[in-house]
Amino acid sequence: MQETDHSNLEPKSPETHASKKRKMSGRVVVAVKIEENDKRQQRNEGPPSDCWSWRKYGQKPIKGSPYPRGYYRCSTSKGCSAKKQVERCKTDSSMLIITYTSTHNHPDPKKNPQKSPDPSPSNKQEQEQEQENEINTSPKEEQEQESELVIIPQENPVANSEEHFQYSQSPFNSTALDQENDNSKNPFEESIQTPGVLYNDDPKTTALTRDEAIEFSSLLDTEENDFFDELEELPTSSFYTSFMRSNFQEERVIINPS
DNA sequence: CGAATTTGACCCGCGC
DNA sequence: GCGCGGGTCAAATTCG
Repeated sequence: MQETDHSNLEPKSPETHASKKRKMSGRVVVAVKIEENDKRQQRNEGPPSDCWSWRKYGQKPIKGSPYPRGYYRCSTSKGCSAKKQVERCKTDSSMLIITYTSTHNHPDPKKNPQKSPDPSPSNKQEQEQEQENEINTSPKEEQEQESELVIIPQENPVANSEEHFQYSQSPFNSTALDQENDNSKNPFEESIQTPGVLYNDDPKTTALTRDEAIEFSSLLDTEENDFFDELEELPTSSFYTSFMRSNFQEERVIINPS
């Protein structure tokens, strides 16, 4: 009986449902490769612990995907409306697709630890310090990007993308590359979160078009290509670019469709 | 005891 | 107009 009269209640905020219902303007899709050995990711799909704390508020099975999608909300700050959806690529269970929505209205906890960047959640998500490279949240990068694209090749600095990549300090080693090239065989015990692909639909940000992106992806892996097919819309603002970088300074690919 | 997670129900937008 | 799919809320449950 609680939501029986949602239309009546509709409390909370003016943008409770209808407003954002399929209208989410800014969205960023990131693909993160996880190790199959990484049980925490495999079992709970524990999203890569960004610097923020996320509280799960829902989960739903997705049509066409054997894996459910988890809905998380930023719990770092009470009033933060940042959200993210985590699901697994249907074609590649080792690939995690994270979709970020809304924005954080509070500073990066890494810089301003309000609560705890890494509050070791429950035993289920005992994500230790998988990506604690809290270094590169360089402010300079955040402010000077606007039309820059960050591409973190999964297999290796491919080519055309030049050095714009923020290899910050991504542990890009042969191991990681190897997996990307041959993820079918998969790796071993390394819990390296290999890069993923980030789509960024910022008309301003010029770089690769989605077409190219796909092409790019096919270079990486055929399967990924398939999964790319699903990620087509990524309306995003340049802010996200910086946002993403702050969060995933590790490795991911930002591609922008035309 | 408190906080976080889990699970089911409900609502809305979109497609047919 | 109806049905499907996706997204969010809220109560219950579990864990620390």
